Amino acid sequence: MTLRKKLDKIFGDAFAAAGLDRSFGLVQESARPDLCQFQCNGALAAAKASKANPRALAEAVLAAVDKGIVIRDLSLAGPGFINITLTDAFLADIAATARQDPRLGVPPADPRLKILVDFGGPNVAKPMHVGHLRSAIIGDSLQRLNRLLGHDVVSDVHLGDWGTQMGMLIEEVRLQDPGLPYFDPEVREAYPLESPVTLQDLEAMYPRASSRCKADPVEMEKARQATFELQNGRAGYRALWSHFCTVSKAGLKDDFGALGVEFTYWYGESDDQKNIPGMISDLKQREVAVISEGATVILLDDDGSGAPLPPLLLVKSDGAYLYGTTDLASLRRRVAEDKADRILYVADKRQSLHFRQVFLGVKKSGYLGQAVAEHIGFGTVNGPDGKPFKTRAGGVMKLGDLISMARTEAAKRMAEGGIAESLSPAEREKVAHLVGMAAVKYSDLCNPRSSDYVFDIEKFTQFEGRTGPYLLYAAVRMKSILRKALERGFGAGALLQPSDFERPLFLKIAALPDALERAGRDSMPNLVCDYAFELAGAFSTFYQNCNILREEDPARRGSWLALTGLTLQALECSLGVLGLETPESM
RNA sequence: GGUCCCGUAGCUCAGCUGGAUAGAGCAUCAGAUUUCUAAUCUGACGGUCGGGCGUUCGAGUCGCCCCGGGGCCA
Repeated sequence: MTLRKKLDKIFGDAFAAAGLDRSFGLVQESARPDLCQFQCNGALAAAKASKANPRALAEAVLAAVDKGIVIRDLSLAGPGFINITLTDAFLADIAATARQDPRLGVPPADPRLKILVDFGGPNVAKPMHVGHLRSAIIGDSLQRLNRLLGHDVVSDVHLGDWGTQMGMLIEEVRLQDPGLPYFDPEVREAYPLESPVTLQDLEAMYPRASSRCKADPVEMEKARQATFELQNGRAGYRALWSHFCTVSKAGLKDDFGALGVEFTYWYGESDDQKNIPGMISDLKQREVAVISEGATVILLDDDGSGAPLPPLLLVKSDGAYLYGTTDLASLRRRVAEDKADRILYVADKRQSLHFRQVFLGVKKSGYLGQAVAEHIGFGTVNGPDGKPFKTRAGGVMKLGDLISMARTEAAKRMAEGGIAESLSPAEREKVAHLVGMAAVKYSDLCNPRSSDYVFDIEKFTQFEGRTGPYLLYAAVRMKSILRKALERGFGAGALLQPSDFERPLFLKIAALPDALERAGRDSMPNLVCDYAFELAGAFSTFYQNCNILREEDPARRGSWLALTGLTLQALECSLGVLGLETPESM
């Protein structure tokens, strides 16, 4: 049981003993650390509900609390706050238990769920830009977090590989080289194994094709026709499309690899197409889907929550499927075949209406069963002007450029400070990469995900204060101490009860399981960012005030080394959830 | 037109079921290093929480109206 749950139970019991609902016994971290460590405001809420005197209720609760070995001080303050301070013996006991536990006190998930994370992936043929950063980094953090909590997690990049842009590209290739066999209806097989286009070609072709189609309705119609034929199985187009996908995936794997992001599946929209016709006829047969103005739709106006939603369009009057159709089919497959209990769609919050429609539609279809689908929406990445981010030259900043920029800044900082000079150039480069990635990921994750986001390269390459590099630095100092202790033959010993400088650190270590559980429940990696920063800060204060290696009392030194080792584990655990890797030195 | 989100310190942002003195980081200023990595630590300065009315013992948080910015749908 986590610390907070333990306290909730103690106070829930006390409220129950005082004749009140035990749900009032929720305990939170103190807003006044100068007065106490935790507080319970339940007496105020209970008083409101029953129109009683809050102080009198709090008195009754106080009298009923079983302090045991857990609570040192209990007091009534203000209008009815209950202030709580734990015994040092109990804090030391929690830390000692965590030290013996590879999971650091994080209870295994119960029930253990099958969780599927959909990254709402990038489109084939388009390079990843800073806008794709969030889905990659947030989604990766969620898959790491849920795995750590003990769930069975799989992830799917879910590429955009089936839209009109594919037809545009086919036509673009035809313009450049109409003699290729892909366009010859007589040729049915044995297409070249080598792709006619490289990644660089694709990246240049896409904007060209897109603006051509936008400018000219005739060109757009050609692209639509090509898309239609592709989707209906024209062999030459399928072969060409397959090259586009292969070439794109190789590029995407480089970018995701640099970010340290991995997926279980590299599926795309195309993978669910074959199941759509069967799904449509099933929905029609059960009258979940109806014909409206020539289109097949699911009506959503009966959810009773205020304004009716527009219907979920499944098949347009011209026979074309839509995004929602594909999403419905993949949801159905994920529940039926993957046995997913919880499906997380990590996608820009501007798509929230779309997902509400899809989720209501799938609910009406009955495909979801007991499973839960959630849209993990995140804020838009804008430039300083509040509009979608552009480089100074007006172009889109590629993700790869951002990563190398952060790495260069880190290397520069290391050179200026004469840091890590003893390392080989290759090792220095590795460290610079880790530091740069830490800066980028932490600044992306540290705000609540639904907040909008102003992209600022200065902020992304900042190394002081509340940043990824600060956290790595704290970890590196711990590692350095532990290494030196080993050299001098100093070992870690039993944890003694905390002194004033250590107590905040003990409290933070005890708070790890609650922080991770809440972050997982609400899919909020920023809570893990908060936790890691507070933990590192508590260690820094301890470090500044207690010189571990110069401590002469072996028992105290051993305890401090144990505390340092445990803090390092808790820090690396939370940094691991954020996708940050700590170097040995920096 | 319908609907949703945002407005908090000079800047970038937190603020969990309404609770005590609204918190961080950056910037500015003042300190700390013969000592475990100063990418650090300690402290100070800095806020009519966009405005108004209301509910409440208590409102940044809830309700209504207005101002300003943005998203989505039509």
